[in-house]
Amino acid sequence: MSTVSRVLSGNAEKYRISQKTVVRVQEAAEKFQVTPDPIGAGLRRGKMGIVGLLVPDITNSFFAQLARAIELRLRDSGVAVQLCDSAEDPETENALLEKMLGRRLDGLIVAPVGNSSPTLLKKLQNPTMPIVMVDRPLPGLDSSLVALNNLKAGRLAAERLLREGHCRIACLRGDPASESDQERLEGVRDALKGNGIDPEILLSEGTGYSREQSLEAARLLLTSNDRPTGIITLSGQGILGLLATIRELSLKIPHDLSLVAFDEQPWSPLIDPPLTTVAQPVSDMATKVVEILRQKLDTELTKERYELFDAKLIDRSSVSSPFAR
Amino acid sequence: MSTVSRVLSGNAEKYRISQKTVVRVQEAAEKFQVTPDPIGAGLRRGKMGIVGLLVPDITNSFFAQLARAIELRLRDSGVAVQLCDSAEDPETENALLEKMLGRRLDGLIVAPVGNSSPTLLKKLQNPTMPIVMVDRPLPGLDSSLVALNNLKAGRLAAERLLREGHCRIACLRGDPASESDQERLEGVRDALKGNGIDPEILLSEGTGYSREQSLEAARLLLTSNDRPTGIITLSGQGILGLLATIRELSLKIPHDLSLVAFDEQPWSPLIDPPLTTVAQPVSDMATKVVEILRQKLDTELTKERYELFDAKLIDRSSVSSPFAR
DNA sequence: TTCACTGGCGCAAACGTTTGTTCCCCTCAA
DNA sequence: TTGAGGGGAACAAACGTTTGCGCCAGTGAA
Repeated sequence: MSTVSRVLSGNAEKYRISQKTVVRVQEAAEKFQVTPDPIGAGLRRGKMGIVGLLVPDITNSFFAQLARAIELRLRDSGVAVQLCDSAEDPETENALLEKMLGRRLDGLIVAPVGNSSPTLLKKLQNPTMPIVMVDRPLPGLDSSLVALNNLKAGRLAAERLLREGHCRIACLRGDPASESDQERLEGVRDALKGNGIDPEILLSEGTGYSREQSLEAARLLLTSNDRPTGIITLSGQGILGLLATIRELSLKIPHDLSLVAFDEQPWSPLIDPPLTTVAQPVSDMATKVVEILRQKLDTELTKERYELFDAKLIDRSSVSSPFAR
Repeated sequence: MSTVSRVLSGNAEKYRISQKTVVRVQEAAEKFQVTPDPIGAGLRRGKMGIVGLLVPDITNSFFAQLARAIELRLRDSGVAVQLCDSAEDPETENALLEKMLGRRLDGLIVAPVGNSSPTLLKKLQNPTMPIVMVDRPLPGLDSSLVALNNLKAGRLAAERLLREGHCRIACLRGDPASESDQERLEGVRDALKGNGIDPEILLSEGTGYSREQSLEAARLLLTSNDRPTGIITLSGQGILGLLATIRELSLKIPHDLSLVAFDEQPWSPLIDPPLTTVAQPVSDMATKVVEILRQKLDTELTKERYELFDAKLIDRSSVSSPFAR
């Protein structure tokens, strides 16, 4: 019945339902445990109040925090979050996105894997729903983006090392195809140049996000002839493989090697020595993502927005002067 | 059109649609980019192919892994996962569950917070959808459960310490109201008794899951007059506060103190010294959860199933003999 | 030639909500 | 007393799918 709908969906006074009827309906609903069926409403409205969240790895502390914050904020708008994990795999990401686009979601929040498949780009080109990218952009795609100012962040990390006098600085990369990886690297190069150091001496070793891959890359880096005096891990997961390798080779941090790690982790202060990290303002970023998405959800057309956040250096004890040895 | 529906939903041969028509429909669908609307289908079927996943903290590596594995497996059945994070808060959990029950989901996977509110119990008593509990049971609720054999796991941890000759063993608890916490503690007690040690000397300090709370509890434990020689952290997050406190007090592990930590983490081997941990078979547990849920989804009635998994001790270097000092 | 059978397809109802429109009745004014 | 006006509630269509049922045509047998 229409009156029931108007009462139960809270539009009682908008349609000027009498107080008496409102009470009567509410009592009846209470009595028979009747709650409005969101699927019916969804059909009518054309949307179910669900946004998709596609992350490359929910196991990665950064994305977990992001997911948590996003879900929390979206919840307030009565919007639910459908989680998908692409496992850092472009194929999976592709398939997942296909599914999500078909599911008539209200919107999509996508943190793409490093080297997304080109077909992904095509799919997102003319989206049927609002999309916000997080963490990494998709090169060539004009869609709203919330990310770290990776260039600045790269500089920040490098400058910490440069300040101590390091000049053989290496980067442990995540995925070289990843846009954010490249930008962070560019930032490091900038900083080197700015200090009059030839950025060419910068070693960098590509790796994937898997443990094995980062182990392999770390080993290459640490056993090279002129081992770097300082390493920056450009991706959150890289530090795992690096630390394992450091332990394997019995290197002393920061005596033998200084470390700056991207992404603050709950355990960063508990490593020996406590890690100097580059932290992302995850919570603020989540807030911004939701803000943009809500804007897109409300008003039909908004021009795309690009929001870059500044990283923060958390200075602990994994960096020292290279001359001390 | 009905024929279109039959073709597009893959029931072509079931309804004996001619090959010619099938091709024709598919081509047209391809041409106009027509995809079936899941909301309409959902309305008809009464379900949207979404199961809710309620975890206390997606930031906790265990739940992140669980979520990832569950989503992956459910995906194969064409079922999506709606994520909710109760932030270890009974009130939030309660509200969230209310919402999820109203959302006409296909099913619910719930990892309850330690001390769930009693009203939660009532709500789950006569569920309108299949429910599977994970990780922790809800005392008094007769619902399928996938969890660790916490009693055995507690024994396992304690026995590792007992083997080295420890007899002043303390436990850093998560939430004392949590069923799993209690069982693990009981397991530790069992092991002590089995070795002829008065379980009363077992110190245990309650704490919450927050960083501050576990710090506080750890401090109490470590500054007591007769400091324990071995500590077991009963909850995954506890080790964070404990390690911070250990560092603060400049205690040497395992010389001054032996450690067994519940829940293997990616960084467990990277701590100094590498942590001896009790690992849960997360992947197997996720598989079982999905298996049970699918059974419930398919056949109308199944009696509740209770599946307990055995923990595995990962022996590293945070445990040594207490006599060495 | 006609009847029966069946393969193949469309009709129409139903799922539960939302919302524009209609309709009824009461009140107030002329 | 009658007409106009308006407040309050019900009617009905639409969202897109699924599916039982009916219908039509074509084929084979009598």
